[in-house]
Amino acid sequence: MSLVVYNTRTGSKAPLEPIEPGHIRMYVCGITAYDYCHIGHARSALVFDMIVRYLRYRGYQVTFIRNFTDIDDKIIKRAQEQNTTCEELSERFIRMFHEDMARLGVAAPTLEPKATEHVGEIISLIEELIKRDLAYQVGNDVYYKVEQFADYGALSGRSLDDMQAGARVSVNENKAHPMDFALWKGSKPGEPTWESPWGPGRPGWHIECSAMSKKYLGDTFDIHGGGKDLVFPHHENEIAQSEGASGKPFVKVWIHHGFVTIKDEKMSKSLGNFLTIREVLEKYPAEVLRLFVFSTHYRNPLDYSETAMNDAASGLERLYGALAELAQLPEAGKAGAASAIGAKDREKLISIENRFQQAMDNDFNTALALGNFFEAVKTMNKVRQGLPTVPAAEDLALLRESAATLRHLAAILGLLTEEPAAYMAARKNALLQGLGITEAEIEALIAARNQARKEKDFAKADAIRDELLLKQIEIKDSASGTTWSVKAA
RNA sequence: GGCGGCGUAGCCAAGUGGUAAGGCAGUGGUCUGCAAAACCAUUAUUCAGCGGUUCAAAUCCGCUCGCCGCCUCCA
Repeated sequence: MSLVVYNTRTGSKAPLEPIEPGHIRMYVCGITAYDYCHIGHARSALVFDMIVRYLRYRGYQVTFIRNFTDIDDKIIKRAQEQNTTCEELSERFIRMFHEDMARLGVAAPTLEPKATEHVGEIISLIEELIKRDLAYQVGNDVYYKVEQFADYGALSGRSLDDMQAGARVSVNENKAHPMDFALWKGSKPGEPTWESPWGPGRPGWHIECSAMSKKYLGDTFDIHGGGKDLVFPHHENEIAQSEGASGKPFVKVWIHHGFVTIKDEKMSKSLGNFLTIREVLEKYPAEVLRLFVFSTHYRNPLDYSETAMNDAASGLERLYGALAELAQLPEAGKAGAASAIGAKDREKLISIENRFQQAMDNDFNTALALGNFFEAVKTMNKVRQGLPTVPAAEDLALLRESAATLRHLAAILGLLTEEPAAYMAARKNALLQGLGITEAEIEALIAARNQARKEKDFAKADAIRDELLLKQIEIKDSASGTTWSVKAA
């Protein structure tokens, strides 16, 4: 059974075959560091984090490069607005990005190169393109000669003619062809500047990724990823640059994820409908965001809403809740006792890992994998409930193994990484904030209610329960005592 | 205008030729003093609409409608 991945370039799925057996080399376009990251960036980070973890779980060595764009028009503009330098601004937001990633539990890439630290490589690459007649200098700028590259448009499935038909292509008189794009931009006064054969200037946007991927992964590597909006022009231009300069294929598989939308519209700064990662994490634990992100296939749009996040929170609690219950099972069972687990349930528990792999092998189908998790938990709950007072040792062992397997696999999605009891407690405390009642007050009311119950004063007991419910506190009586939880919003 | 994607229950969502996963919500039951949680059962004769291919279609083809994205910075 092999891992099958959808490739934007071919528009179809194919088995992943690394260039070097057992080793995947992957490059993902990171952020332009000029502002706080929004949940679209979070989706990108989370999706590729999941992909890297799954590839490693499948036994591949993974070299994962994710760059920072730290010089660009937006950075220059924002730095001027804030009366600071581009360097200070980009470094500040790279720091913020790292904070966000840490809170999301996103593992660090192998390397996180910055454009400004690779200007030498960029200049060499541009020189090579000029030598090959794929680029030309105009004043202090250098442009890529799009018509000279036969495959231009192959990734995004468009022809130069189609694109020229669009009215939105602005005409720059300096360019030989309207679609030619800048490799090097001569700098204006006050802008960050590097010396080059074409005079003082700075790199164009696309060239940095060609230069850095070449340096760290070689002329040809396995996977290149990013958001769908990067297909054109960014990745199209990268192909033109890299293949133009090396004469070799650039990337084997292109992976692009869908957008995060709000009310079915793409989040964007111009619409003002974006949410930052830190805003969302103020309201929800990181794992809730992860569950939300992975509940849809990575290539589909993902519509953010409070309802969706609350659903995800409920779902996550269901998973943690089941694990917390399992953890309370007695240590030792009766050795050699007959099993109380039916054949079908047993099969479900034993096949957890298998089904997970099957789902994930099909183009990282996390939505299906999560569905399997819920089914597994359903079975575990059912089996647990059906256990006799003194369960068979064998059954306890199977349940514990299943729970351990579930957590092991969920960790690939960055889920169920906390101690179940601790998660439930922390979530409870977080929800308790701002409800106007303390844990001690709740405990006192429960004690009073239990006293009333003992005295068969059910009217009073119910009154107390209603009072608690009014404050969003739900109580749960069981043989071992009364527990409580905060009702989800 | 060019290119691409999507439309599955109240909501979210998987399913790419073999007879509709899963989550959230709902209903009935077990349990409970009553509840809650959990479990059991149940909830789409049907996959935007129409037509076609096929023994067989949500899945393939054509057309129609609706929504979205890219073509300009963008995850």
